[in-house]
Amino acid sequence: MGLSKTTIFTKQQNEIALFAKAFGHPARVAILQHLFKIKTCVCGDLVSEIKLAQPTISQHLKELKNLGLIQGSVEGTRVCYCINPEKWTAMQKIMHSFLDKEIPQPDCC
Amino acid sequence: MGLSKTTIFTKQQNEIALFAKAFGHPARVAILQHLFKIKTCVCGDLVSEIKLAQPTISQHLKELKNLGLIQGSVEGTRVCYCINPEKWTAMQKIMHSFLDKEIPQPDCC
DNA sequence: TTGTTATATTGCAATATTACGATTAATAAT
DNA sequence: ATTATTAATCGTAATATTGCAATATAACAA
Repeated sequence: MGLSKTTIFTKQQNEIALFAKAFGHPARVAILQHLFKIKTCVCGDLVSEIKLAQPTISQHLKELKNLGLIQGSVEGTRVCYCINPEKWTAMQKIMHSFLDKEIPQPDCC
Repeated sequence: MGLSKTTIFTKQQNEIALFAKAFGHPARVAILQHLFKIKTCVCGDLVSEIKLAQPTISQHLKELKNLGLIQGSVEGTRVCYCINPEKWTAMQKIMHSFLDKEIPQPDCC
């Protein structure tokens, strides 16, 4: 299939999965880490920073932008990308609610 | 392609991506949430809890097990699954290091 | 205008993922 | 022994993802 049956899951479960999926590729992790490191928003820098072709980087950026985790603003021929602080904070809250639970001590395995 | 170029990324970036990928499907999120909720480890319960076919659940369980996030132990005809506390804690640390950074205030976008 | 630079889009090939029916393996129950 | 129960595996169809060459677009430069 290749198609996830999203309708049978809760909104929260789908939301977690969507964010996680965005982080599920090292290129997107690298892009985000670079945006965190360089306060000044960058763009073409990412292409030289990460050894992937320009269309590939552009594609990953698009995904992150569609999710809302990053923003881009045109500056002449360049496009300046940066983290969207509000969305990132919202995402953190959701991911923490999933990751930070009291871990039950297994009584079988 | 469909094949990620893992070699051009750091070990940490690949590690983050691997864990995130595991959470990138609502069924696996649901499985983990259920294991957190039900202290007592379950298995066939997951099949009735989540409306996916048994082989599909089994496949998702295998992925989580391969990553080490869950463990399974045979109990007669049943298999009892549970969270692997050590691995879960290690994963938390890694994901937090990625998610919980000081968010730079954008000066362009 | 013509060329240059920076990014996005398109189209496509290779591979991965999701889902499930059919089957298998292993134990339990009769 | 035979049958039922449970879970894993195999095989396969449908779809998604990754990566890039080629091309398009858009703004600036000469």
